[in-house]
Amino acid sequence: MKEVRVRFAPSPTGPLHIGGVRTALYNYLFARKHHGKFLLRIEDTDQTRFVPGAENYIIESLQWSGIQFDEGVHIGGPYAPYRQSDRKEMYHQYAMQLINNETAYYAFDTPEELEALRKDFESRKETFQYGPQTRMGLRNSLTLSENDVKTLLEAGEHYVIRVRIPDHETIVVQDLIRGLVSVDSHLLDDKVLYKSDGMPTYHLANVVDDYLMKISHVIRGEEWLPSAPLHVLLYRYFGWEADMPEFAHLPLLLKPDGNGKLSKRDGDRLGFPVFPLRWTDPKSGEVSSGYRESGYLPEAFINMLALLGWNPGTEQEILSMDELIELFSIDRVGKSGSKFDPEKAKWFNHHYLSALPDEKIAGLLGKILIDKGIDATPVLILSVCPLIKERANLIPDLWEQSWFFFTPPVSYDEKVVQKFWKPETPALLNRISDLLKKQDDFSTDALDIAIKSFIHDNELGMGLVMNTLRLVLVGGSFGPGVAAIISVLGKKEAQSRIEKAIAYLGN
RNA sequence: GGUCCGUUCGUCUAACGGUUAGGACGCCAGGUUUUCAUCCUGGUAAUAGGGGUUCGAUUCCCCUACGGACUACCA
Repeated sequence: MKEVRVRFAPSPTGPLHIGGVRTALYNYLFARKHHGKFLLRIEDTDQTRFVPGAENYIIESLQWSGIQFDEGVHIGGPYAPYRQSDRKEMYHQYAMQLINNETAYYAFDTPEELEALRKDFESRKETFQYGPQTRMGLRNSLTLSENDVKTLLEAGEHYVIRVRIPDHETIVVQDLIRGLVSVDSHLLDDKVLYKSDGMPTYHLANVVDDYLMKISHVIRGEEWLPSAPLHVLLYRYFGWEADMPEFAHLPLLLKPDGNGKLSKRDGDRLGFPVFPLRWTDPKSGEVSSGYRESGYLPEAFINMLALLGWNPGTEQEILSMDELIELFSIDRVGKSGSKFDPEKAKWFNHHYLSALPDEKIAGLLGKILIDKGIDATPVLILSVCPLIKERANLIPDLWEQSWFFFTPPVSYDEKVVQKFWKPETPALLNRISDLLKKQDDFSTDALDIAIKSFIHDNELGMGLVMNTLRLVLVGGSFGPGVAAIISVLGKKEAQSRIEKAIAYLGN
């Protein structure tokens, strides 16, 4: 196989959604698997759709995800520039090459004229197509005399360059995922290749750039499948068939409920992020949530995404980036769209969170504490981590599960109070406080033994004592084991909380 | 409307002519547990429909239905 070179080529028209991240991921995995190169090319040939910040967003998202590029708009490379607007000058000559070999032509029809034609056709329940059937009745270099064309061009008349689709020809696209896809050329239309603003359209730019950048495989979304025959035709018209990349059209990511492809709105509607990072729309100010800010680990995010449309063929589901690279294969990419499942995303995150070493968890929790303005010693933070990491799905859960280690409860759950707070409770708690006072070994195990033997010796109910203790320590019926809580809190704090509860709840 | 692509438990998917159609998430039940989780065990649940081909179809072919993408001087 020739050197593998693949690209991710987004358009900077807004935030990249998770479908785009998955496309980038599969390209990345493919490149690494085959020891090839992976590059980032920005396809910004539509100046009217430019959104400030979108390009940076794309770069930052992929960086966070752990998807790395070898070449690209942000790091340069031997085929720079990697932003199509910076390559503007070079497309014209390629368009001219097609004009010269008569596989493309100038068209002078105005957008208004074409719009009128479309309306007209529509009123007759037909669809207007600028193509073999209609092109001879329109204003272009096929119908105008050579002189007229020359005059128009010299007069600076607006024009576009359109590809000349053959009349009746079967065009075959070999797709790595779908096999042979063939289409009759008369169904294609004479797509614009070069716009009147001097920019190429996607069709021209992607073919020219893929050729110039020696792209070996085009791995992109299924929405491109219908125009793939046009791209194949362009390679032929340019005489680049021998260097044509192989194509793989990825199935779509579908919304979790109902049908249709996942859209920006679904996230807000169903309460999960569709974007890797939080995005604030520069125009409307509208904010869309991101995986990073919602508390997902990039490893979990990537693992989940990788399995949406691909699987290794084994029953292993937890896969690191290195394992994904090792196992990835285009043959195992499915053909049908995948509905995104937010529940499974959480499950992945829970798994990765629990597997993290305590030091890492401490780092995550430490950041939350700083944000909350809570001052806690590293030792305290670290000792809390093993107790809570298996109880958290998302990073913010770390706080939900541990706040009482850092700040005493200010209220007590009424239901629990009703159930366990009896007239004799203060006396009982005082005896436990005495017990703690005499206790030197404050390890969880020692405390557990001490409390349990106290319960046993006094013939008390396990549930009663433990739940009452829990209530006064954390304010309700939640949290890790009571002995573990006391161990982390320490003698002074535990006793103080007992006193406070007695004072607050009284008799 | 036209073209193209697709269709296995609710969801992600395995099985590339012969399996009691497997796994995971979710859900339900049981166990562990001082609470809530975690964890462990078990259960629930699928080949869209109809025709072929074949000794035998989830698997190959056709039709139907359903879904999706595309159909711009957008990508």
